[in-house]
Amino acid sequence: MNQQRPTKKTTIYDLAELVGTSASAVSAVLNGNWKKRRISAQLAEKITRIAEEQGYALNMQASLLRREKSKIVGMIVPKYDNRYFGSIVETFEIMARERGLFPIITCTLRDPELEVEAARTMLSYQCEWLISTGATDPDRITDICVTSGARSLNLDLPGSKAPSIISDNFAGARELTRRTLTNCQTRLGTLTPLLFVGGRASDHNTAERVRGFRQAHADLQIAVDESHILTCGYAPEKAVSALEALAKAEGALPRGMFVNSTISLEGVMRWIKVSHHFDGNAPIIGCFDWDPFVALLGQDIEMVRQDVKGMLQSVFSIIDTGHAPSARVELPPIFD
Amino acid sequence: MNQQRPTKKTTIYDLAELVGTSASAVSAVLNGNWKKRRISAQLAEKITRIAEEQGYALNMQASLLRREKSKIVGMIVPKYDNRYFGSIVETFEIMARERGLFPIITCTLRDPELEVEAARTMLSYQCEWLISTGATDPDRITDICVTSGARSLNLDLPGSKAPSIISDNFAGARELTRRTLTNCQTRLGTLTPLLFVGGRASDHNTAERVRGFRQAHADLQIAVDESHILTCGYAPEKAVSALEALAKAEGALPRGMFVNSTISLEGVMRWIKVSHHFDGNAPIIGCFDWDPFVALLGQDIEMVRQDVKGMLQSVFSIIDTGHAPSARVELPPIFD
DNA sequence: TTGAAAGCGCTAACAG
DNA sequence: CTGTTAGCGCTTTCAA
Repeated sequence: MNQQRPTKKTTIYDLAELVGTSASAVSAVLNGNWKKRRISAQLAEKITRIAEEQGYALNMQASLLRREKSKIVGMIVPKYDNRYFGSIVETFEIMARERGLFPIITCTLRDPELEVEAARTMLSYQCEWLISTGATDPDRITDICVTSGARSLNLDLPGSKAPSIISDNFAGARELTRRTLTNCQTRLGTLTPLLFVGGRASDHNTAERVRGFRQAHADLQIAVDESHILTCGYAPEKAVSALEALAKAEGALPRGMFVNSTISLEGVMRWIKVSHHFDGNAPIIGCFDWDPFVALLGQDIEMVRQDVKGMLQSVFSIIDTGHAPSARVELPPIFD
Repeated sequence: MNQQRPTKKTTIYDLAELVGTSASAVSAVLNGNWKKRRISAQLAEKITRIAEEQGYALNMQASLLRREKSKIVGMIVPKYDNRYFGSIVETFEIMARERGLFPIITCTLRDPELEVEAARTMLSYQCEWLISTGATDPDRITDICVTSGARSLNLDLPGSKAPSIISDNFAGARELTRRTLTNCQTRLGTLTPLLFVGGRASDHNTAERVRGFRQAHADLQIAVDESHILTCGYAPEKAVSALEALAKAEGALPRGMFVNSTISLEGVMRWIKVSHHFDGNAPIIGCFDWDPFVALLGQDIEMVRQDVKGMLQSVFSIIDTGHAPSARVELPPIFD
């Protein structure tokens, strides 16, 4: 258990002195710019060795202060409590590192104030790109970025002031609804409208999914019951209370459901379990999101997976080229 | 769509000129140190207003370079693909922000090389504390920290060179095993030894859990079958092949299982599904980890939850006080 | 009450 | 091939 107190850190000046050369030579060698400075291989080798021996670590603060580009890319994410955002973050980190960028990520708990505070903080750290994932107010973040000379991108939830890369929610929801309706027909023998649960009516994705949901019903000439569109928010508890209230008001609930995210699905499954409403005749569900345990353990649950890899490839192609597409990028989600 | 190119950033000198004062006054006011510098409320107000108007943003790199403390706390985490690490990261961020620290997190995919590279990068950014969560080689990271004058802490997986905060894996596994054995007896009417699946024999936690597993069997005077301890790694595919191989070698597998993490459980459930090995008589499982969908949808699956909140409270009490406990901190996991 | 000035550690001209 | 120098933007004495 060997925790020392701050030993004074080694700088390139210390190294220069030790080697008997100048700080600029050290800097050039350590940055790999020594071919263009035509430093002798011998000197370079010596510098590298001594740096190693001394456990030298670059002071990024100083380096960044002097440099023009920080290579820092920031990402804001609402939560880490589901596979979707988890894989976004993981993939983002991997892809950023692949191109020598330094990713910094922070979760903002769907709190608009925290979002802007986090954005400001990241900009203080000189991040060059800020990716807002599922942000409640992406345009506000873009505004902040613009005044700091940083570029911004919206992922998952679109904004109007920066390029947006999202899923094709309309087409995805339409297909998921179609499949779920078909599943209902197969299992129950009748073609009845579904219940829509979860998400915020005000957010773009939910609106689009509701639109796809309606379209799929219209495609089969089934009337949608307006009181059966429960855009009650994402949190599990919200879904629980919404279902509880609807059951109280209407009695028997539809056997078929469209659930908007695994977060909401958690609430739906919880309510199904505690309410015993469906005991003996389990509902048939389509979920706009994916989770391995639901796939493995769920009965009659169809899922769509958003194309995380594809979305991040779009993100990084914009970052790589600096050239943003003029239109919103919409990627088809994936059905197994 | 309004993405400007880098407008030159406003500095405190620009502000000073605009206000008609000095950079030091601006700095003091913007840092809230103006009472001790006895700057007039008027000047302070004017500076604040102009800064606002200009959309001034502190250059943290410059600030940090000059300052002695960075207030940056780093965390290394293996993956974001399960609820356990997700909640560790989320809680870490929240608690760090509560005390005015700046959290930076990175996932290292259980890759030892990436771990040390990530550690070095974080130290370059002058992070003062580095929390290694589930690191494959925590002592190596501590060594790196020591040479940079940073402090390190181990979370989840212990090391020998820095304070470690972990779950009481032995006691947790013993109790989980006891419960699972009891469940087996209740459901099947016989007291038979369990199969242990997942984790690495070389890692401390797995070793302790195996020890608890053995102890619980011993407590009930049941002999453990050595070929039934499959510490095959964490990845789902590893569990799949281990079960496949065992089934091929031995025929019928035990109905009762101890599964070491939800990651491995994913593989176990997958194999159960595709192999049809247990069709009609589902296994009785205890899982050292927690997931909401397993809790909701799983049949006969007992789970333990590690005390994430408690562990991070220990972490931050060390960071807050700077005073590390002499012994390893072990927190009891939580049974529902 | 306020300003001037030094310097954190590094990079990138510019001189040799 | 290599060293000297001038800052990057900020904080913090030290003087006034």
